[in-house]
Amino acid sequence: MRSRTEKTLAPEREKIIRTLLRERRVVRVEELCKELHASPATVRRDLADMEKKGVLRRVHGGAVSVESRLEEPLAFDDKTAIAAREKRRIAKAALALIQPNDTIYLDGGSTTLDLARLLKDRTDITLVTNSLRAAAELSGGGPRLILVGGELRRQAQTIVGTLTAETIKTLHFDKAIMGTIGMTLKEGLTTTDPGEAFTKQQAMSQAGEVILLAHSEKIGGISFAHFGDVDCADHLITDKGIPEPFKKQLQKMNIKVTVV
Amino acid sequence: MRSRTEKTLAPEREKIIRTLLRERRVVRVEELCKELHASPATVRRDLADMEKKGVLRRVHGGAVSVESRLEEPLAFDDKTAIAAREKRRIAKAALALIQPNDTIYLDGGSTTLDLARLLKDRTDITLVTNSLRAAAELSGGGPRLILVGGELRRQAQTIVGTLTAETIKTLHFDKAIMGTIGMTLKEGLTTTDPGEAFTKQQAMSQAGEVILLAHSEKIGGISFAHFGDVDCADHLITDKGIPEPFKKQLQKMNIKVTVV
DNA sequence: CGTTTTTTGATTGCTTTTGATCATTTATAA
DNA sequence: TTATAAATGATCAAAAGCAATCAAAAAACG
Repeated sequence: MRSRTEKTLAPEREKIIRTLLRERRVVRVEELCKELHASPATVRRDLADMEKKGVLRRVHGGAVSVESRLEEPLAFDDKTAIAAREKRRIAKAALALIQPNDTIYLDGGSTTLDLARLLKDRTDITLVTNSLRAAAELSGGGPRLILVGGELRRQAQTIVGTLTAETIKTLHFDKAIMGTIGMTLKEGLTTTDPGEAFTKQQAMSQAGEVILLAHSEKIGGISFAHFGDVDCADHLITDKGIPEPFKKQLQKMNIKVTVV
Repeated sequence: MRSRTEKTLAPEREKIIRTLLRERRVVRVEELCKELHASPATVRRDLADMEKKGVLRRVHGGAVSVESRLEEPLAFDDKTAIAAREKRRIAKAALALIQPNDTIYLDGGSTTLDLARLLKDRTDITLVTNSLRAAAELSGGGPRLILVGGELRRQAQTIVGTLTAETIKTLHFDKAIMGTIGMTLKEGLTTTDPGEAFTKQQAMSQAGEVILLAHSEKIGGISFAHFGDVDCADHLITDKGIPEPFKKQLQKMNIKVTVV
């Protein structure tokens, strides 16, 4: 018997490479060997095949995504790679809800950042955000962009605290698209930082509709600072990992649930 | 033998260089070595390649963005590099004026951006800014950072407009460090955008001391939107290009002039 | 079950990339 | 201006990556 790690078959390897490439735009051969439990030779063969198909461009040491025209602000933290596929699909579902001339509040967080990336072409909306990374993402072009004023929380690269109220209170949003760290029926919506929580509350109170984007891992989790009950949200977009009873409960509370 | 630092692939390096160049307009080889975990030789090779492609222009010590005519009308020749150096020196002089526990307003602009870079170690101050680039520069660490809220003006990557007043009016600054596009005795201080002018006025009105950083090229120039008379400034820092009569005039008006 | 085909991983020699050295050029300061 | 320091380009050796080949292992097939 071989080691516990299953051998990865060719089509599956290709899928993984595609995913990694979409996430990072650049992959190293060495990296892929570990990820795929395959030898460098196999990885190179795979890359060569995929290059023939036009999926990627090989470079010394690895490969880059062929649609590398997209620009990323900086190669900073990339722990956001976890569950990236689902997050992206959640973001895409949220994108479908945005209508022309909407004024949208976009919260900080990795899922909402994915959404920001999808908004680069939407010049027909106004986007208000407290996320420095979202702003950087859209600094080159895209929606009319309004930043919330306040103190930078470096850990999350968001603008938070009491000062944010000064900006937010003068605005109204058609939709507020929020992220969360924890979500339970009993404890409601929670996040790591009180300043963050305050700003979230402000934003939600000014919104006609609150759309919550949450990877299913967040369900059942509780963090430090409470920023609202689950029924603050009008619409939850999550992935298939959501427990059925939880989904039923939300629907009973008149919260729309979209599973992607 | 290299240790823990991740290897950076060639296309990654190029992308990072492009990004940095877009943010700063000028990059030093030394700087890039650190950023890319590469040797000077490699960095020079990369720069040479990119120069061939026309992405940048190499100068002694590093490279300048080829599209640095954002605010510089005559930015094609060697003057760019020279001006960049002078701007850095102006920024350095301004740095010397900043004292522990100061609360500083930092205006947008290329010279002030140079100053932002010098502030990465100053954790002993509070910095308020409307410059997205300055914020990005300091997003990793440095002073307590407060961003002004308002609309993003993409051309200059600054936050401007009436909304900025909501944030600024609640704050007081020990020093406001301002840039300008034009500066004459008669027309005063002028900039390209009315929204920009409004925000500048707001910031200066809340400051105990107004320090103006201006490359000497700006002297004698007039732009579109007036944001104050020259005597709004308490202190001008500029380079040797300042005409002597102009300097005398300012001093007669009780404005301190520092020439670097 | 055995044979054939495909896929994989190891070995080898070759190419590209990288970083160190050093003489030369270029900037800065006195 | 000259002196001093810094940056550069050329060269070269080491390291990393690569393609080709081949044998072993898996999968497919009868």
